[in-house]
Amino acid sequence: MNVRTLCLGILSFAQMTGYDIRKLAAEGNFSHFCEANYGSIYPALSQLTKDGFVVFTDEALDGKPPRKIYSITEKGHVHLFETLDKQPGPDRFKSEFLFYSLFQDKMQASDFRKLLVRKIAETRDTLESLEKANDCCDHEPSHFALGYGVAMNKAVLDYLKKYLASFDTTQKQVTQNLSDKD
Amino acid sequence: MNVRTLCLGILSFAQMTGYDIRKLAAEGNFSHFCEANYGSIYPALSQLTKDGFVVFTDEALDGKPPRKIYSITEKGHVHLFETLDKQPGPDRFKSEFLFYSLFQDKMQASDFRKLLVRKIAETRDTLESLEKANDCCDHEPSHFALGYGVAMNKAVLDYLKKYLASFDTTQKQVTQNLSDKD
DNA sequence: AATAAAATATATCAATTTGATATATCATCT
DNA sequence: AGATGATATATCAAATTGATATATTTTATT
Repeated sequence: MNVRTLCLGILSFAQMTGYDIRKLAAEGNFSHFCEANYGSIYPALSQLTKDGFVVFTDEALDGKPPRKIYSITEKGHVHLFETLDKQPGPDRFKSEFLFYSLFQDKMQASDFRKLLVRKIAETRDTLESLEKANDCCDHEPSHFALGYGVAMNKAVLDYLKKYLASFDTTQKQVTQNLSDKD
Repeated sequence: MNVRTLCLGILSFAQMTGYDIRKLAAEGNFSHFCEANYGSIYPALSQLTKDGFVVFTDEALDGKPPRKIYSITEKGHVHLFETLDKQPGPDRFKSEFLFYSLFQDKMQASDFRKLLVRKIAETRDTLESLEKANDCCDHEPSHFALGYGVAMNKAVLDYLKKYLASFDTTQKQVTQNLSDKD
């Protein structure tokens, strides 16, 4: 699925600017499942306009800065649902943190611990934001997606907390063993 | 983190060909945290060679097809650990399936159900492959990463199974209500 | 034994996407 | 009045994806 489909899908819920789409796709409730930047969103909107899948009203009144509010057309709707008829591709998960973790035995224990603690905080924040979004949102299908994220992040948080605890226990033992040798 | 670092990291565990790296990064135990294609791996290996971070032995004996076995150099090791000293970027999760799910009320119920069932099977497969890898693998840090994937996929599988059950209950009620009207 | 299919292996390339930056206005705080 | 941050569009080099081409070796099928 490409950014064009992403934009078309988001615009099927409400008309908005490219800036708004980016906010949803990079910071908002959508951001935990799909991402996109200005560099792909604006070209995508241009292409969608060319194809007649979206139209925009150019709100450049009184010398105000241009502000293009995009909305999906009937043709766009048809195209969107044609796309959604195809099989969705597999989930993609990329974690630089997990890659780093492969080298934990080659790092200082305290450095890896910092990574763990930071990741726990990060996961907690994500979880909180997803739960908040889930409470506020009254769009039924969004609940499913948000709940998916909540379930995933809860599991991860739990896993990380347990690992941190066992990590600290091990470190204590290492320190103990070292002092035993003295 | 870019594909160069990914390759360097993988090569720090064992020498191998670009083909092997791609297998690890797209199909193997690494694939659930990072991905890469030939199109990025081969250029990355060229650059790493130019930089002196890896070397390769060109095994093209007896008119056999060329086979470049890459290994990391001391300089490469130093560079890798300099890179790992920086903060890891955030996890990235992209799910076309979840995007599709936002439109579940605009699909035929049976179509969305198919998506759910397929996703459950897919998750089960991933989980199985991660658990198998975890059993076979005796590299301690890999256990952490694999366990992370297992925890995540277990939570997702559980969530999907529950949702499917409630979905079927709801559908039954809808059918019931429809026949009540007759 | 012959042949078909699948795996191994390198390589390239157009299309897409990222990540960063430039520009300018508007809103809010000090 | 000035500073900071949010709103908003746009562009571009660099990185990555996804697909394809090529050729050999291994495995499975008939």
